[in-house]
Amino acid sequence: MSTTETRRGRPGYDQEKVLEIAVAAFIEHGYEAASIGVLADRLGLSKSAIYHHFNSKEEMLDRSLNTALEALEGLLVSSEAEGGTAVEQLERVLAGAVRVLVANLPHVTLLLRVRGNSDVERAALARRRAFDRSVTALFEAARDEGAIRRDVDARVAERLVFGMINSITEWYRPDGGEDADQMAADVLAIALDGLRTA
Amino acid sequence: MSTTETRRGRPGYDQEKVLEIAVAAFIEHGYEAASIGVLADRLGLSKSAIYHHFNSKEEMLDRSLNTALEALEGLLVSSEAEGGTAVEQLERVLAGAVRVLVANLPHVTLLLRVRGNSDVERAALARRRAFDRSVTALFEAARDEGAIRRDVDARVAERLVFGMINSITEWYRPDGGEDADQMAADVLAIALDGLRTA
DNA sequence: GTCTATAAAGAGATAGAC
DNA sequence: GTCTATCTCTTTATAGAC
Repeated sequence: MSTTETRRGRPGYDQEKVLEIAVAAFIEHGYEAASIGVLADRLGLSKSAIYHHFNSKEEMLDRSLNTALEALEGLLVSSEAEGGTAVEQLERVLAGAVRVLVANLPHVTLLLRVRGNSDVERAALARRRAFDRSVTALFEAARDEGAIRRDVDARVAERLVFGMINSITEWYRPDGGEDADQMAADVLAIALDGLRTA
Repeated sequence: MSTTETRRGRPGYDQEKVLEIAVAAFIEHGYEAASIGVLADRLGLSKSAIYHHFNSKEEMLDRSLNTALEALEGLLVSSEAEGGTAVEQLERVLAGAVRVLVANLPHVTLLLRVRGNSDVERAALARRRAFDRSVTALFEAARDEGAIRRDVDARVAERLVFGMINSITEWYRPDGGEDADQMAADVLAIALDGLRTA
């Protein structure tokens, strides 16, 4: 250490911490609007220092989207392994999706904002569509069991229910009053039984 | 003033048509990512020609967001004027929001993607929050009437139900099978009565 | 209403020092 | 792991001709 050192030690970031701060900036400003310069300011680094941790801005995005997608895809695998009726599996996937969303809030938030502007984004969208198709199949199976109503198309139901779940990223903050289990219970209450009193 | 029936030569856009194409590009690429150059390509114009119609890219955004917000705010006024119980007003507002969303799909889609990156965006967000607060008050009033369940917080219910409604912008296409009234019925069916069969 | 040309700023990314 | 300096490309926006 230098004897004339008046500033604190340099941050000494690792890749994970850089990604965390970058993703927060992507969410706050939008991926495009969050320039490398903005990331550098937030990290208290020069722009070029960021390129020590990632080869490109897009690599950060790719890493984040993969994290979210792996968590979501894992839900389908584990819920199928647990077995039960289709509606039971569906309930587990919906509640699980809420918990995955809360546990990986920044990555899932970023995933939900991707519009297919690049190969990385398009690949993520394709994986997300595959996930949605699998969940739609669960809605169809639950309908064929007679467990859920037939007058709402399964694809529409899946989109509306996941629209409800995904919208949690718009306002949920970890420090707030509601926890993930309460949120999951609320989602299942509305989606399956509705808000109306008997 | 009349639009000629057969336009020859250069496009000869008016402001409305420029805005329509610009908003479509904002949605497809994201507002930041959709550069004036991209808009010019889509319009078949030079970049500078766009500045004949709008003073800035942000003015286009402002115009679009205002259109969406006026339509939504109008819902509250007309539903209150019609009277009835709180739950009846709430049903009208929810169904109306679906119809407003479908009727103004591009503008509402853009509104829902705004994150507060500029004064224009922050002003739009403030108006949107005021709308949400008014709808939350309707949820509370319907709960106090005993019409909807008490075990889901009114703010959470409002956010989840509007999350469901707003998510329609993610996939609804005017040429598809579902029309606005069917969508509104599906939303009310799920939000109020739930998907589970009795 | 649209053009070409260009200004001025900011973007992503790289080189090489320490 | 971070720096300064710099490259090249793209961005929003303007000037002035037609």
